[in-house]
Amino acid sequence: MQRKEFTIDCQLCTHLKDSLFNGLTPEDLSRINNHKTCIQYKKGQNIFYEGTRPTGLFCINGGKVKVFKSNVQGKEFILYIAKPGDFLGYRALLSEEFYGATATVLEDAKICFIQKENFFEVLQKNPVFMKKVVKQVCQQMGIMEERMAELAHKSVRERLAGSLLMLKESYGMEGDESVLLDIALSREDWASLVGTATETVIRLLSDFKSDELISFEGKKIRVLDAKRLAKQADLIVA
Amino acid sequence: MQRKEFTIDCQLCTHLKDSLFNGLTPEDLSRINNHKTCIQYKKGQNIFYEGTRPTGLFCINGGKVKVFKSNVQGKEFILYIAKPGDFLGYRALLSEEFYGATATVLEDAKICFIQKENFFEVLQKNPVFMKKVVKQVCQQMGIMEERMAELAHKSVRERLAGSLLMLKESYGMEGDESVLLDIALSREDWASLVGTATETVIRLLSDFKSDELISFEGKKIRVLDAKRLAKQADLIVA
DNA sequence: GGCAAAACATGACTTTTGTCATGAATGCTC
DNA sequence: GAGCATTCATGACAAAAGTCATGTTTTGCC
Repeated sequence: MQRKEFTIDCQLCTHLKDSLFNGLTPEDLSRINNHKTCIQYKKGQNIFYEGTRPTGLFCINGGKVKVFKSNVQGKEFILYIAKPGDFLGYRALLSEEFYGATATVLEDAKICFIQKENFFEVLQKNPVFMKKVVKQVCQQMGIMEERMAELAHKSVRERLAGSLLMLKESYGMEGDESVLLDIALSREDWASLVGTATETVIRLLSDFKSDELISFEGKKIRVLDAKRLAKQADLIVA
Repeated sequence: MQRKEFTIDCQLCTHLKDSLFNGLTPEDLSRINNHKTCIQYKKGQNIFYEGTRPTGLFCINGGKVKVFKSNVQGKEFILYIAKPGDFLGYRALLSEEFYGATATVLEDAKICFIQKENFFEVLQKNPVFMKKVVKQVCQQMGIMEERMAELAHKSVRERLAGSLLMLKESYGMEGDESVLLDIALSREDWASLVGTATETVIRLLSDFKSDELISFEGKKIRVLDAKRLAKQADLIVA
């Protein structure tokens, strides 16, 4: 598989405003810009592997990426789904550990790679950027704490409903009365995201469809009734 | 409940060497030291509450503390069990959010409180300290990712065995051939740690005891056979 | 030391979820 | 467009875990 490169100027990147690099001084940004490598990935390609040493930071310019851990049987658990503007691989970099997860492209992606030296240099000499990174990391941690508690306490049905609503926030394209989730996940990926078996996801999505909470649109899902879905996501509506 | 204060000099704190404050310049440490308040807590007292605004950082000098999230039915999920030398409440502080969890004393504790202004000042002017904090946070995140995957994929039996081994690392007192877990958790707390029902924990611990993997010593548990316990913690020993 | 309240324990039962088997639909490749 | 592989779907069943009820033991407290 040959690497297909592309070029883009960070200053002109559409996603700069959504990214942690937003607010960097022109010099810092151009340091990043001048030392990056940008590569196009096809669906199914891996960006990095669990257990390997990180050598830099990935910044997504286009496409979608899943970050997951696999157990011995090869069953995946999706930790994050990353989209343009997101950083990838910073946790292992900052903790100075090996990657704890694998990143695989869900939809053809354009991803920039920043050597860790350059990232660290900008981080070091730029306390404001550092502070933003720390804040982001800690927010992410809060999200993970919430998700852990849900894994511990909620039923699969509740979690699936919750995941639908979660993806609605990130990938929802508002229509009138309904929202199309602009991300094509296989049933298996849904199962990996929710932490359950594929068959269970299939059955529950059918349930939700029967109840007219969602509908299927090709490989994508349309959320028809977010309010009732939220009730499904919570406890037995106390 | 009246506050019972105590005094201690950070420089002389037994846990300094285990703590993130280790390596701080004498000036920075004395800034922390001179602005802290130290309070004694009894078992069962709360240190902070989910949903409230953090005003500083807690540093544990003695005792043990559980940090947990509660669901609507009041069921707890224990995120961390903190021990002397550990920081408490830094996540919410650094993410500038409300507390996402509640902290309750498990065993009578002595805890120092550092106003956030002082913590932030030391953090700001001390890049090395900042870097250590970031590293710690990201390591913690890695642990959480691992735990999430286990919640998603492992059975309760496996998770309970895993929790026993995990607490063995932090609270194990080596004997010959066996290790006493120097922490008294109720069955309910074990359930909150593993993410299951109290009855299930009771049954499984009995199983483990029957299988001579553990024994009960008052309110504490002795790990008799860590190796076989590790097999229980993993998949069906592939 | 005695009493009340927690904590621990156990049985019976239900529900949820996973697993396995099989088949239909869809997509991809030559 | 035929054929193969993958994904999606469904049924039947088993296993895991939760819930409820009840009883016992331990603990804390006056």
